[in-house]
Amino acid sequence: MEKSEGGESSEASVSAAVDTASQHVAVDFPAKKLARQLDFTVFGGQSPAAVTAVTEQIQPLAMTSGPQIVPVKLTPLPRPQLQPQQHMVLMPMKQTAAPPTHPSIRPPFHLVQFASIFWLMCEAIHDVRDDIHVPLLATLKPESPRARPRQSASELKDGTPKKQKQCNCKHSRCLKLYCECFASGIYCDGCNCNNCHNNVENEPARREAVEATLERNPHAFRPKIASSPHGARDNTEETGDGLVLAKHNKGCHCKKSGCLKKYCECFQANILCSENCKCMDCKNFEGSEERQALFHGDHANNMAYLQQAANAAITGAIGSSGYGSPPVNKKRKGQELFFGLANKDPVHRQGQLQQGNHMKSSVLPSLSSIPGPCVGNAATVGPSKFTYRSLLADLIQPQDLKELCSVLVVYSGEAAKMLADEKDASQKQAEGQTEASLASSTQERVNPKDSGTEKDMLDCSSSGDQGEKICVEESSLDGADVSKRRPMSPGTLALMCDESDTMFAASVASPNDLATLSCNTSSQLPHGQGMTETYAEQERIVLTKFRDCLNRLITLGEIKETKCSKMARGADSIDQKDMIGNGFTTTETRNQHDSFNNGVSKSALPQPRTTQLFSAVVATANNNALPKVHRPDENGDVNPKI
DNA sequence: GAGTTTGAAACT
DNA sequence: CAGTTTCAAACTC
Repeated sequence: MEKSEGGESSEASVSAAVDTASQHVAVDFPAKKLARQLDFTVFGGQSPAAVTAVTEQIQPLAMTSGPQIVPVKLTPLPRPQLQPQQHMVLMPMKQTAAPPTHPSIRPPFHLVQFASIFWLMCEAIHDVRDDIHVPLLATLKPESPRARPRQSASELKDGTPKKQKQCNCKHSRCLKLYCECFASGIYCDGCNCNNCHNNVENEPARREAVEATLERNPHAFRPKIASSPHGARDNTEETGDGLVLAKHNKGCHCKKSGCLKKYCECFQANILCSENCKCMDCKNFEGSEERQALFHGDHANNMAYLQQAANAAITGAIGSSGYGSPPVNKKRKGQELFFGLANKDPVHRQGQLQQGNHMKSSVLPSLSSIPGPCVGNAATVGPSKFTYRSLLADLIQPQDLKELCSVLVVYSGEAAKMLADEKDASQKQAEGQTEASLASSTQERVNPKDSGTEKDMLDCSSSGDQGEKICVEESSLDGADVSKRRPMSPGTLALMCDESDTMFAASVASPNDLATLSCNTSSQLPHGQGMTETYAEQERIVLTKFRDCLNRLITLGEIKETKCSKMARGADSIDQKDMIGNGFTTTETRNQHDSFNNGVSKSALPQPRTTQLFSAVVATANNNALPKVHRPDENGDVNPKI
């Protein structure tokens, strides 16, 4: 996706942008990204249908959804992550294994989808990960294989995944699992193989080979690295060593490599050996001195290794769960810290002792339940075991997304409130003195404290036809407090519906109120076109703010990209202060996150550029008022006046 | 780049 | 299922 063009109508551009994003989700983006970004189900049952369902769920927002609210709970995805492709070539029949969570319903815009799409868009901005394997796509569109088995370290010299690695098969005709291309479900393309049959011209033979392979092993094309049986994507979070907490489905059988060379599939995938492994003399366990020595060793070599690790992390041949191990120094601080060596050591010592039985099953389940990156131990100070990550990866944290959504909910609520007030005012004017009693009763619903602000907002409002705004018939809402509430769009209510915590309740309503709102959503719906206008306005606002955030994100990403490029060129001359000023450093990134999380209190302080990503939105939300400043944004677009 | 090592896949 | 062979990637020189 590209930056939106300046000067566009904000409403149109936002709608178009989101619409486009949705389309990308469904069509344009490589399937690999879909699988990775929009996987809301647990391991073992991904289906294209599920992705489609998600895509469909997005549409209502872009198109101003109708008034249907279905409080669907999907597994929250704090940070959309790489998920192994479950099935591939010639296995479409098995892809239907996992039906959508709620196949018969089409819930409106959902917070989780919002966050996921947000991430999708963030990554699409830079198109940074085009090398996640996509066997499914290769199956569906064999003429355009896009998946990537893995990349060599040399292909990652600049830290950016490059094109597909070529296999060098000589005797397998590229029709055996020996061939990485074949194993990844893609055609050979530009490979150095001999007598290759893994191509369109030999599709019959290829198909036959696939069938034969599946006959031998129905799971042959499944990724070798998987989340835990629990299906929690948490399991792919990294440990303090930047190690991904996934495990090899079959386990390795290494004998001589100590599982510390890339011969070892676990090591190559940047994961620890698990109870599935039958390796000998395994040193690939948490706390292993050899392993740590490897990570803490010579830095120059380390970088090469780290890039190999990145390579492994995104390798399609092995699986994709390895993705997403950030540098340790970028560990999120508020999360988890569950994994310490204290917990792990015994387990891995056991692994060291041996093989075939290490890491008993009691361990991984616990790992899988850990929601987030884990800090290892003091020893984790060093191991900057980088895997490939988006330049934007640390700019936005899961919590940010959550808060952003919350803020947008607040915006939406405020918009509805404002519109209702508008209606109040116009009604009052129209009905005149004879209708005074009715008008006053309506006005009583408005918090006097807010009147001034709302008046200002009205003055700034760009929604022209105020006369058509209608007053909300709050009588449809139950409960004593309901009378003070303003309508929220289906999308907003859906957001709130899924937001079980009370994170933003203080700004909008009490938890109970939220529940009431949610439960009465349907009863709000038949209020006529005035309500539709309100919904439209709410969604316009939400989308506009979301677009603003994305625009900032684009800018930040470009800045980081520029800096990274300079560094990659050995530009030691990069001005450290400049980097800091642009939020390039880890510290600043961290600060940004803190600032965002802490809301207005910090956003009011001088901030590095990155901290401004969402701060305006957050600050406004915390003030429980909509922004009044009407100014062009960074790319020339005009922000809504609200 | 050639040769060796390694472990997964394939085969028996 | 275990042992052996084949294979290609990883590694070494």
